[in-house]
Amino acid sequence: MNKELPKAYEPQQYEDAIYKRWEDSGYFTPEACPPWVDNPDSREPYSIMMPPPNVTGVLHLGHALENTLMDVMARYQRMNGKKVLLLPGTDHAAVATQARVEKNLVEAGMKNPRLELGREGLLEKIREYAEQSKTTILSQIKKMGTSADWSRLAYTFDEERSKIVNIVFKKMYDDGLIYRGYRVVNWSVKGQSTSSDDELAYIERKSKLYTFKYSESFPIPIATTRPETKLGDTAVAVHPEGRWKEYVGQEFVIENFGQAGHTLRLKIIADENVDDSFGTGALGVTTAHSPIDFEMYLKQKALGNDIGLIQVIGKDGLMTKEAGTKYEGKTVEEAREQVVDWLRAEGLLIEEQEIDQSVATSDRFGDIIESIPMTQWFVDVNKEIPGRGKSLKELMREAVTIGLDGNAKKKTIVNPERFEKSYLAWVDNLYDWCISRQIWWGHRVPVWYCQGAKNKEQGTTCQYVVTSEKLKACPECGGNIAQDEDTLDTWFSSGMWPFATLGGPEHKDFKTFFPTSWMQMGYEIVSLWMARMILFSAYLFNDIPFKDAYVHGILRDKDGRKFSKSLKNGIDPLDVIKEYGTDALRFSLMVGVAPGNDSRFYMEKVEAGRNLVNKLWNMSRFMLMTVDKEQGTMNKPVRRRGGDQVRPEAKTLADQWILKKLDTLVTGVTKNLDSFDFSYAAESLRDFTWNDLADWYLEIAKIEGGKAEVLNYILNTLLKLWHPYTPFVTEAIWQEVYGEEQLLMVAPWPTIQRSEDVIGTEEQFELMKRIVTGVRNLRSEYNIEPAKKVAVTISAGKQIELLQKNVEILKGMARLENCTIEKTIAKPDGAVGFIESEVEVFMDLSGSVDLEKEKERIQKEIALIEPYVISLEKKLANDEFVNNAPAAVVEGEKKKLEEAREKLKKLQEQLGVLTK
RNA sequence: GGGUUUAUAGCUCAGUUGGUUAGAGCGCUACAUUGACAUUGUAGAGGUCAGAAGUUCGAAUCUUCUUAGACCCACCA
Repeated sequence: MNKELPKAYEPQQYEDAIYKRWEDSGYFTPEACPPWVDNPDSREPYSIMMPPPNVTGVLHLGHALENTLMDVMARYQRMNGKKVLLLPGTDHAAVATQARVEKNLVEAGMKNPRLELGREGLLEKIREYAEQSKTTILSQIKKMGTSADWSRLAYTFDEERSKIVNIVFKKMYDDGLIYRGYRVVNWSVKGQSTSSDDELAYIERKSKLYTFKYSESFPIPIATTRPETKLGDTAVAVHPEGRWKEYVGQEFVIENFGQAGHTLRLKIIADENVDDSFGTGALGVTTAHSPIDFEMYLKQKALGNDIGLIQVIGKDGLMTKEAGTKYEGKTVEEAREQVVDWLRAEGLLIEEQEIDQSVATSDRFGDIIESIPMTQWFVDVNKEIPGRGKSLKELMREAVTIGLDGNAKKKTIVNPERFEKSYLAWVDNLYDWCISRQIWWGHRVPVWYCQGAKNKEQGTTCQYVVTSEKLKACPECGGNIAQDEDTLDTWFSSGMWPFATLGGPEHKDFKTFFPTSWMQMGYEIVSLWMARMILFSAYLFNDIPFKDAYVHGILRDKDGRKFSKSLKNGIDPLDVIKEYGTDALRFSLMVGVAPGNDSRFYMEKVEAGRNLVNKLWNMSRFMLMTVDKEQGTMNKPVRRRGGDQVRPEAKTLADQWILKKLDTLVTGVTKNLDSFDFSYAAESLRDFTWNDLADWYLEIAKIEGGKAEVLNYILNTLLKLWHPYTPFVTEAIWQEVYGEEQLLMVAPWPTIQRSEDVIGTEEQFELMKRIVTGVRNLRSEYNIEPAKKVAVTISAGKQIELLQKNVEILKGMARLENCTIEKTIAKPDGAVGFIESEVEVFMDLSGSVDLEKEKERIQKEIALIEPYVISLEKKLANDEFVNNAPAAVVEGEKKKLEEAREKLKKLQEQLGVLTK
């Protein structure tokens, strides 16, 4: 090394330049192949599609977590020589983005942006906002160190993706899976749009439940929380075998209900779903304003009984003309009050009761959802797909259970497994999916309505045309046409993300990378998103969108609360990066998290990450300096295949031990990453780095010397193992070692080259450690200054050879000026001691030993070990244990007992000498 | 109402298919500090693994129940 590295790692000085080097190197693209790969043409593809962040603003910590997960995986696979594609992109996020921009405009003083700007004007504003947001988001993703292929950047709303959306719509329409229908849908008055069942947020609120009769003579009491909708009731449903069954089939005429000025005709219908034992055992059927009641309407209609629909609430959220002249134009709250007043005045109100009610609200616009009947576009999830013999629902189920068509290779594995259950529960409860929205930001429904006068005259039937192409005139009659005003649900397009990003089935990327390898997502969108991706892939290609789904928990703040705008507890990842560096942030996001569980984010964790990164930096600095000093020049480590090293020969016990530990680490981390145990891998890396390497081996290296080769090898391997987690610092160090011509990013992942089994290495080294720790412990207990050197006598027994051989370690690590090792030696006068296995260690206190204190200490130890010995004896005396437990376990217990007994015996001897 | 999930050291969390005298990080206590690192080192204190019962030779780990929390789903009017 020619230049001295700074004492502390300063991320800000390296990160941007390193990212640029990576990007410039071309290795973010799957086509670039590292030189050490033997067969570049047959590399296994590995693809991850980045869940596209919404272009609604800036990234938050949740995105940082996802980026880290994906990047750890991508980097790991890339170092394994795979053809890795991590494809980045963003989502136009239809409703979310439009709602955000409209809100901004209103805050800036506009009253009604849609009205004031018009469709094109508002779209222009949203487009501007989206573009800006996109730029910010992409630069943030880069700051996170994400090794994404920017040449393939995608956007759910770009031309290529939009084209695919239209093609898929058309195909599903042709297959009869998309239909236009008049249904009761979820309507947000504030957003002036429908929303799917999955875009609702339920809130708990106090509400009143009114029990009433429609009229004096009406026999059945009815309960409702929405009296104003009763103006639109067309039937009363009872259980076919219930207490009201005698009335089934009758029709009651209620004159002037609620003084509405019109007549209600209520048919009494029978429905199995009415619970006779609940409430009044009857249900006022509001066919137009309740999805369930609407179902009854359809059911009755199919039976030839048209009970009719009366829409009393309009799209503007106000009562309609049909509600009656008294109510027309009133808000639902006003109408409710008036109906209740009237019921009360007429003596028809039987009971008022306060109840807790959960009401649906629009998760984007926040207002309470009204159920209103209208004509919309739907995906039929229950209909049999032509030629397939199954419905979309069945495909969604197969894809995660038996695999599509029972083919286990076409099965998406959900990790952790438990999320499979919630996914399936959701699939089973799925209703037809309303995909049309009345907002403007999004893919326009690719349907054109014929408006030509010509066709009317001719009596033709060309009402509308569904096509994936843009139309200018009606292809049937040549008449004028107009495209459907509505746009598509955002999930309709993001559901196609795994293949739309790859250009669709004809594209060569699709052929290489589909199905994708791995997809990660938060559990809150498993049903929303994963299900839709599976739906489309299964339907279009009879394949799964990804082989493994990794579901992670959500990130919470220090107090376990969700991050939210209203709580103002948000943390900008860029601020964290600025202060602590990207590596520290990444590490803090990965560690201490069980798969699928929520985790908390707090600065102490990032600090710990920063400290670790700094430790890594300084250890490397030390290793490089040592290598330099020992070899006299800047060392270019022995390289094979561009940086893969040969395992050096172990010269000492410590060498054997650390190399063995390193082998174990390589195996462990590899296994953990293969099974998505990100936290485990990171923690074992930290343990090795800090506890084994820094605290022991490097200290011993200072004592033993001659470590150039071993240190080279360890550093090389360790940097590779750390790289997926802390890419910047490891690359920075790598650069110091190997110069700029090589990138750690594409160095080969370490493998175990030789597992040299020196029996007992670990036990022997552990004994050394325990002796050292024991001495340090005694020093601390007897308040001997750390700097002061002490003399130690060891009665080593069988271990005499081991200890004699490694006496320098003992002397160095425990700061001994003298260390006498004998096979057996009695405790010298004026010494204190401890026992490790059969080894007794005595420390000379030069007469200043406090006999009482030493006695106390030994007694305390005996008190600790005695019950232990007894419990082991009991265990081993138990035949059932000996017979049933695995032999290895029994052996282990026997050994423990032997050692404990030995120790106890020696403690008692020592105590005996003291009390004499 | 149904389902999922959590409860382990002061705090945040691990504990990989039942076999440890129960672990980590942070915090805490004491001591240390000129050569890799105070973004540090050494040593230490701290837990009847929410509670109860059961299965087992053996339970933090499996079963049942109880308590407290979180989340998801649900048409009980």
